Amino acid sequence: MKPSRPASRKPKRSEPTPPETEIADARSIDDDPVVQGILTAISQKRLRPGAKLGEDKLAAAFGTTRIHVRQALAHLASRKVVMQIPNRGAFVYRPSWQEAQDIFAARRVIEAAAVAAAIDRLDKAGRAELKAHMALEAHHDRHDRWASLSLTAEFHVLVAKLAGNKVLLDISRELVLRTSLAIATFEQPGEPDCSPDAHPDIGGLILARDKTAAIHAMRRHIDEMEQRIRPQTGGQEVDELTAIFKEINARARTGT
Amino acid sequence: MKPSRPASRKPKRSEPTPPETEIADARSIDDDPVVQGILTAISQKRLRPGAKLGEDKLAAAFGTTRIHVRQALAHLASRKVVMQIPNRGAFVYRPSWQEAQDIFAARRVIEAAAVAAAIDRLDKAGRAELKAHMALEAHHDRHDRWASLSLTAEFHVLVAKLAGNKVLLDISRELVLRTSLAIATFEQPGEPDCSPDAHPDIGGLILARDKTAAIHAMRRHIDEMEQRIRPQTGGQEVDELTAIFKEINARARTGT
DNA sequence: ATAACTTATATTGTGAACAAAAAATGGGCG
DNA sequence: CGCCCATTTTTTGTTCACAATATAAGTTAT
Repeated sequence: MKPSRPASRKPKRSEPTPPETEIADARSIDDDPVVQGILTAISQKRLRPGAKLGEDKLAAAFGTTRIHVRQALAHLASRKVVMQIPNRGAFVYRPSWQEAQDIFAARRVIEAAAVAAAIDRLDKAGRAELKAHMALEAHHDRHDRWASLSLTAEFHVLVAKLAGNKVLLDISRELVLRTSLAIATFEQPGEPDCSPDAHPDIGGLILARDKTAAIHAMRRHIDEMEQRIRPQTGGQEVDELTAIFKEINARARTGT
Repeated sequence: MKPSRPASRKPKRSEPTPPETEIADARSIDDDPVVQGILTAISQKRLRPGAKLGEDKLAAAFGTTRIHVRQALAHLASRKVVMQIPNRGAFVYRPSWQEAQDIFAARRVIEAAAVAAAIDRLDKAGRAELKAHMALEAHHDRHDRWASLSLTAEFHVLVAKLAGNKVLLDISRELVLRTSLAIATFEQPGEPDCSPDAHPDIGGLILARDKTAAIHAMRRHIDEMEQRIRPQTGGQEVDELTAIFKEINARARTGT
């Protein structure tokens, strides 16, 4: 008798849980078409902060069921991309002014480190990838506003990817997306997210392996993005005020 | 007739969606007792990586319904604290060796920045909070292993809180938790997560506002944590091998 | 005519039952 | 005696229907 199984310990079911069997499975929810659709719609600013995301409408739009949409919305809510209010529904997340500043500050820290790591481990493949993206950004159709927005966001993600740290890459992706929401919330309308000439500068400095200059350029670039937003822009102010008064009246009526 | 409403534009329902009404609502799912329970159980290492999280069992344990547990597990999965495998269930996340290293690298970057920011904006309240925590950690019952683990993790979260950036705070919280999973996966059993004397050092340097020394100490402290784990520990190796063979045979049978 | 109240409608949230897949058990064969 | 295969049981995933809540429209009184 081998000692492999202690034999008579439990009368039924040798073990309640077989703990280790996860070898190479696990499909992520990020691959979900609903999640991807909402994500790209937000990063391309087709969905503005505060927009309502009705479950039935999304289910019809994506040709899927409501429960599936629900899961996608819950996932996006846990990543602070949508905001769920009980019994009211899901809305595109609208960061506060303080939160917007925190996002930029976090990006300064993380992307500076990403630039440094990217320069340290820059190899032929990474160099080629970076050059390819810079060429794409230089020659793309500037009238296609949606493609522009995707490309400029992708640059920052690419730098994080070159840093070779999947954890930092995920964090950067999240922060880039939330930056898009912050800018959409507080921008004066019409301006692009990134100044058009900053990316070639930064990319060139990375290719030249000039670490201090590249880090400096990246920090400055994020500063420029941040300085483009203002605490409260006019048009939304009035709308919010009417909403506030509406809310106040409703609360006063019910005695809150 | 006032021009306040364009009158006859839609026969029913003036607008399909009232976009901006979120004033101060929105309850987060992080406050959910199931989420909190699993989180603290993991940070206290009562739940080891790879442990099965059955929906019925959790629902019975927390006295709630399966739907609720499902939502909580989905949220934890999107934070990479649990791993969901289709048709198999949810398990406590087990990071790969590479991912564990990435987590430590990310913490070096983020917590160094947190130390710097904490020193910059240190005020009387923050000083008191830090001293209070250090006193707690110095005098707590060292035989209560669960309290020890919670306290040592809380120190790093506290430093991030003193940095005054909610975004970085959330990221730090997540990384501290995932560090706990990484250590639990690759440690040789029995050792604590943090060396016991590092926190007083770092805290003292923060109180002294010695920025470069504090950052250096924090980086070194994280290095020490990282050096305590090893790529593959013995006991699990065999179990994983048997699981691998089992998996291979099963696949071969079905013709994959 | 405005404001508060009442009714109606749409949307979200939840519970139970059903279907599908995987794991475990037991039997049969080499 | 060990391995492979069919059956049973457990567990996950989904659908349906209903209940609860908030919003919008309609009504009445001041």
